[in-house]
Amino acid sequence: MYAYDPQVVETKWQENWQSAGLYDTVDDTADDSTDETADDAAKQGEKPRYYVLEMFPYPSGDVHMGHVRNYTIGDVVSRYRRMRGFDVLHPIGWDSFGLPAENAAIRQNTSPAVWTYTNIERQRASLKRLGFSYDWSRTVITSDVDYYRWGQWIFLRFWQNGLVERRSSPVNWCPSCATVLANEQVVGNGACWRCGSVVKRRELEQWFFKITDYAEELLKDLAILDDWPQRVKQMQANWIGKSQGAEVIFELCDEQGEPSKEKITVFTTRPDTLFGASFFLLAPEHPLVKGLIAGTEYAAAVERVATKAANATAVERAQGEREKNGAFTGRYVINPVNGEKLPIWVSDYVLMDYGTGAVMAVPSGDQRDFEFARAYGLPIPPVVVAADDPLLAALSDEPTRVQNDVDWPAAYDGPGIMVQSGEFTGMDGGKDSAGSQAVTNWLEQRGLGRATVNYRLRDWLISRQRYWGNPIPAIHCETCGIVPVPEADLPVLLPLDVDVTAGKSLADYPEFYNVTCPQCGGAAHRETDTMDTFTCSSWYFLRYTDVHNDQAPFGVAAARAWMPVDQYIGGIEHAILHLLYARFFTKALRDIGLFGEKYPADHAVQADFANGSNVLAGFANSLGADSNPKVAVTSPDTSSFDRKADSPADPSANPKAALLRAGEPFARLLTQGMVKLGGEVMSKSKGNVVAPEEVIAAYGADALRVFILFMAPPDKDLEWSKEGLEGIWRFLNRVWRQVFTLSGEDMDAAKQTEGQTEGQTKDQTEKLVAQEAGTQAEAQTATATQVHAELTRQLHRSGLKATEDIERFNFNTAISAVMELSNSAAVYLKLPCAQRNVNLSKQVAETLVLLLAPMAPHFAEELWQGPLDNVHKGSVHTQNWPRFDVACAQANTIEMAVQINGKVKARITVAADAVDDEVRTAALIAADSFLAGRQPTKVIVVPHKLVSIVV
RNA sequence: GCCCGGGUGGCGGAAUGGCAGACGCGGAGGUCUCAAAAACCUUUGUCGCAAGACGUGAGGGUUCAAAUCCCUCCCCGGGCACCA
Repeated sequence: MYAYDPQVVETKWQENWQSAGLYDTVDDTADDSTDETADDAAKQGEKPRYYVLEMFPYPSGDVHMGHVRNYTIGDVVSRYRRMRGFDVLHPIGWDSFGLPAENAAIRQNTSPAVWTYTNIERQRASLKRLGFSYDWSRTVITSDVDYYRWGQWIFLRFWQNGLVERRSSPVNWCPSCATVLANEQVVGNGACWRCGSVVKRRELEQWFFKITDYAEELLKDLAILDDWPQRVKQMQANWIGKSQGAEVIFELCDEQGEPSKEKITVFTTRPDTLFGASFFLLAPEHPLVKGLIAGTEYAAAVERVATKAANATAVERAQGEREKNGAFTGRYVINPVNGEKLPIWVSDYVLMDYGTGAVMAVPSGDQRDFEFARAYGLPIPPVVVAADDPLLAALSDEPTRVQNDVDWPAAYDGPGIMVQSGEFTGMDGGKDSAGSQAVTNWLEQRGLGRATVNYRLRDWLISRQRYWGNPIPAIHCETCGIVPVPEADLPVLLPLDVDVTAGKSLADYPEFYNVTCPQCGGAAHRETDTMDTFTCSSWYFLRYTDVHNDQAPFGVAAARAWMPVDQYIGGIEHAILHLLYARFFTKALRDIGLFGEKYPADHAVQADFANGSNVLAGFANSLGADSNPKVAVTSPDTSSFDRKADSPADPSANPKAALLRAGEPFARLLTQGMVKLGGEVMSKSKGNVVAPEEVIAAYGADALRVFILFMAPPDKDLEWSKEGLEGIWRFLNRVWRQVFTLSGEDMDAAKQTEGQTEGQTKDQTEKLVAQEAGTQAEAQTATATQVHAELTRQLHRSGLKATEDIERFNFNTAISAVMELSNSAAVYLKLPCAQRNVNLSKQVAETLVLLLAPMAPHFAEELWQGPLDNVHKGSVHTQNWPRFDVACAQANTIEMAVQINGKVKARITVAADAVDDEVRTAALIAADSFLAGRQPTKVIVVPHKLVSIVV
């Protein structure tokens, strides 16, 4: 036997696997365009496919423990699936555009490209050193032209299909990153997700992806993601924030109540409270405000409120007392249900970017309106009263409307009875109540409103005022407005020599900036904004299926063969950001037709894609004809592009195909927990980082991998423990020695063990043979037989448990099952050599190695091809996963607990196949002394577990 | 405020309603050794000399049986939040 030296073993097999191309994906997708299930594939004698993917890294420096954890989990799944007979796609790449590269380049006086690609090479080496089974021929690097050109292509297709808008709106601006941010990238109380600076609101013209068109589908399809964590689905649902309610149209009027034909629509979730409206509110930024107050005595006060709101940061608006500032505009609207005249106020608690920026205020039913009414002395008429509220009886006798003289401490927004509500009085009120429905119907019949739905989800702001990103393929022409870059002119190359250290930007590079308009041929300039890096990561999983395609982002056959990803693994921090964007992209790409005819047919996409860039040219013309191209760059007709269509749910179809048809990219999602030290997330700034390289140098990659899998379930946070790592190191070394001994490769050691432990064996197994009579020699033989039987059972028990646990991603308990087998083997190895069974020894050794192969790949390979002498069978990683037998895992006799009134009082040993009656009899005999003559009223036998006696 | 998770020995963590604490770490004692390391063996929830009693955040409930299901709370973590 030679000692376990991970450095030698690991480098040796890494080189071997690489040169053998062990992990290259079997590429048989070219002529395959049908949906298939594992069963179909099996029938055709082909292997079923399995696509396992981990969120690709940002090349921000060295590989850290979070990466190690993420990629180890993926690697176990990948290797296990291969051994289960799947063709596995397991790729890796880099999400390599983005701001950190620019900041680092400035700091280190280099270029973002150099910094990025240097880091990629470093990380690539680290990932290889960890022995991950990636198909390195399928690497995707998002800053490579071969990749980002297709990002531009997709951008144009989105544009063509009405999913791109350029418009002016209030946006989030990070002063430190000097760029705008998407809503999803503002975290906590208005902080930039990257640098943590306080984000400012600014009115800017920017590029958006119309993710809101998919709000309903993104929400609804969460229901079919059975294998996503509830938490992630909940977070997405919260973020999308659907509210059911009604739009109500209010008409402006003068002081005498004369209508003026001008209308303002509000959104409400409580149409049942319409009779309780006592004033009307506009957001300070509302476009109507200026007109309403122009030249009036109210203008100054209103403008003060507006200025104060505009200057407040998101943090200020979210924190503090939430004091509500407001001012009367001097104007009124008419309440459509009762003709009442309501004063229009402006207040900062009304948000311009939710609903319509206008609100009907019902102070008795809404706490915010209530506080505002109190502060400004406005009426608070009751409208929905709780059934047990004494006010209800009082109001029913009241002939005229009650106002402020009802002194409530707070608004009431629960279910109740409608009062003072004309023909609706007495109906059930509350959210989604009959009263709500009735009022909505009433409004609809008269054209005064309609049932509608509102979402909190905002359109995705994708433009960034930064250099290191995918250039937005658009051209600004003074005559034609904003024109798409013709498809034939793609890619728009990002110049690599922009000197960010000198503060230069794309606008400073004439060869990039100055172009001729593709439409009129006149002088024009390129858009200098680049796309949010999240656009790059929104479809990379599709590119992996067909990395080398130079005709399209990916082929239909490849996508349909592999997608959706069977198992996606990554951090919870992307629960909303990346995971929502990727779902949106996949749905949009489906509707655009990139998954083939069958898919868009379900979703009624009518766009003509036969002529590629011609369509785009025509589209560009239509843009040029627009009188105000800077605002309306959106396709005029999106009605044919029906994204609200139901996801077709054919229950007979295989789930994978159904998910792809629904435009869902990830069938199963695992969000792994964080790696912590001292209860804190490892981070350079906290100085509590354990570098993977150092651990590998001391213990090897396999020990690190097994440790990380063993210390916690994958979805929970993991506390780093030097002692725990050493425990795993001991475990691997023990298995190493055991395999050598078991395989007969180490006769010296075997003899040594024999000589050394003969005495101990006797002690150790005395318990097992307590009931056996006879001479010492006989006892030892009997013990040996029992040890063999126990080891055999443990082998099957461990095998079954490990298999089940890997399937369920309980890697920690899978490893403990292997430890139990090793513990049993240790007992067995105490038997003198002559009392061991060669076949059993070999079987146990091979099982230990095969079960550990996905987790400790190099370790397993060395033992497989070394002491186990299985070179002729090829790599351990191409072996079939061993089969185990439930019957073999079971002992002939089992011990059962006997409970009396719920307490365990005795134990019985019965045959494993004993029928209930036999067990019952045995239990009653064993319990006799505890029963003390009492008669059992009930005896419950739980087979193989216990007997419960009730007296 | 609303919505999700979670709370089990000294620690990480196990337990389709069926013997709580698998497995590992740590601790204690031992074997081997001149000694140490490594390895191996025994032991290790709490209280108790013991018999035994108690024990999964707290309190109730359902059940022959509850860490697990139900109700009322407490604490920790996370998401959303002046969203009409």
